[in-house]
Amino acid sequence: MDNILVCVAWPYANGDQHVGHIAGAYLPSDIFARFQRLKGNRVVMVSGSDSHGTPIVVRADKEGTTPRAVFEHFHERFLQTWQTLGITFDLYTHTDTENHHAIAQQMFTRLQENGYLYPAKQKQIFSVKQQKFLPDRLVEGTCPICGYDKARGDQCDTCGNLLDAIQLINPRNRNVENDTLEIRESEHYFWDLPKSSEDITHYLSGKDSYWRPQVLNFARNFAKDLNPRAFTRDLTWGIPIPVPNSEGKCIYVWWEAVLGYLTATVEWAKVTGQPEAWKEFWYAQPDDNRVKIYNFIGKDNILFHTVLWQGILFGMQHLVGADAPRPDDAPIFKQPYDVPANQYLNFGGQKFSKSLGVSLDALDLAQKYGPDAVRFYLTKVMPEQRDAEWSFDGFVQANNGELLAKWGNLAQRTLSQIWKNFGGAIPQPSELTEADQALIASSERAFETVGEALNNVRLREALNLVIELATEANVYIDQQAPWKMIKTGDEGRARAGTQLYVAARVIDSLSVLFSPFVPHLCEAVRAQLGYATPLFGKQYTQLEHEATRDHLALRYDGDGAAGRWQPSQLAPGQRLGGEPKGLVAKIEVK
RNA sequence: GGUGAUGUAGCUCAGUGGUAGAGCAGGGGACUCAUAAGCCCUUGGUCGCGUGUUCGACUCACGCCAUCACCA
Repeated sequence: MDNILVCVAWPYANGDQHVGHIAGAYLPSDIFARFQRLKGNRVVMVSGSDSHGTPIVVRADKEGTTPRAVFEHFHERFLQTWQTLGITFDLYTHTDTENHHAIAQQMFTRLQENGYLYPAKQKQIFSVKQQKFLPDRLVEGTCPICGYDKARGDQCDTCGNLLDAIQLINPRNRNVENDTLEIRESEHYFWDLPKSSEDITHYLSGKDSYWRPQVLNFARNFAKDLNPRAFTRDLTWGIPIPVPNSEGKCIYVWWEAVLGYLTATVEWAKVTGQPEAWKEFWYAQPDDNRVKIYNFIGKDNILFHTVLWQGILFGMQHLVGADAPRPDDAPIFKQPYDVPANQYLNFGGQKFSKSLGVSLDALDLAQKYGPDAVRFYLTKVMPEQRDAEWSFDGFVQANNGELLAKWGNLAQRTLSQIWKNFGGAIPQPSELTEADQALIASSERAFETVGEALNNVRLREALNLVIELATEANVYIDQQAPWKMIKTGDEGRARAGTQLYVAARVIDSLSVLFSPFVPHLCEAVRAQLGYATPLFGKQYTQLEHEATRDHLALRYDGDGAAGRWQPSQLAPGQRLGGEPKGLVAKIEVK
């Protein structure tokens, strides 16, 4: 049994999840995690809502509420989205927990102790009216490059150049009229990233055989020339640095957000009653290939997850007071094994119209058309190699023409013949013909080929291989035509029974092969086949208690999950779960 | 401006230094167990543009254009 830690990008709790987010990180990680569970591995999949940062404060100000209220609203929406779509996090938490705050402050302390942080003065825009330093994006002024007079402090929308707010000509406060802005010096901590240069380069050197080339090339090029980076910010909503007399200084949101992979694993260990279990992942020996950490992200996050996060882990070495399993002079934290970053799912050409039932909101779509319709199409167009395009027509086509026609209909046509002609029990086969054996052999081989693709995080390819098997099964049934055979006397009836047994056995296998992609449908097929136990466990939300505040988390209970990544062992005589019914809803377009 | 990627049939995508592939859509057919789903046959492409290397390039090199992301 391997230990697989599936880390998923932390969504910013400032808006709902659209299909692009789902196809980018959440669905691929869930497919992968479900597959690894079926393989019998110990899987922990973690993530949470990123609750800090300026945009949430801005939104709270605008809505006359608190940052906490804003992020908690979206956090709950996210929880609902994951549950509806069946994204099975072992723990989905957020960054406003005591656990996360405490470990983030430890991160600061550890980096400081190990000589990776140093203080330095930085010039910043200060608001006299608000008596605080302003984030770059809240400053507006004339672009020094193109002269556009409404450039933001972080970037000019007209010429596209990135800016520093102090470069702006005639800077203004975007939120406060007639404010007086001054350039003042603020002391901040900077991260000596170049110090980890060698470690990072060495880390990236062994990845050629399995990292996606676009990810590896990008990371290597950036790692060639590393610069120090700001580690703190003047923020009102964030995690204060553990330094006396430093009010208003917080850890730069990015660094504590990536730390969430570690803090969520620690929280998972705590809430599952095994507080030391996180060490079995994060303190595993570097050469222990039975422990693997994966980071599922979108392409905009590649830098942070292939270079910078590694730098933090190298710099921290281990947590404060945590008994380190190796000498202090060696890097201790286990580094990510793979970072299968996806490109973007775009929807530029799609007309957005609610009256036509066209939505890009993942929760909305899943509620309207069912989670598996969304999961199936998003896997078909998953942007693994390049940007892909969402299209509503494509979505309908995939559901009606493939999920329903090739997989749902395969189960339906087979099981209903068994129901009507064989008393609702899997028929006893007689001698298997060459065609029978060939199809069964294909279905058994699929566990190898599909499994290899899934293990290498080539999910589209994996799904296409499964669909190929379903097509092969449909061809088999058409060629064998059991509905004809059964009309040709006792021998014919026996032969038809064998054909339907073979088909049912392959459907049984397909219900496992398809299950990482469309789990809800596959559970339903298995119920029709007469199985009493589910493939997967259950999701539930739970209020987790800490000393000063509670937080709502999503959990996963794998007890009772009976799914195994192995070919069908369907027993003749097994009774079906009832009269077969169509399991995939057809999407009717007016 | 720099870096990394992407650009192949109407759509979604495979692919290889040697006469262009699949699925879907479109067209035709045989069947009828099945949510008119499934099966068989079939029409579609000067492989972004240009130059070079080569006996031969969609595949290699260089340049350009377009799109995306990141960094300055």
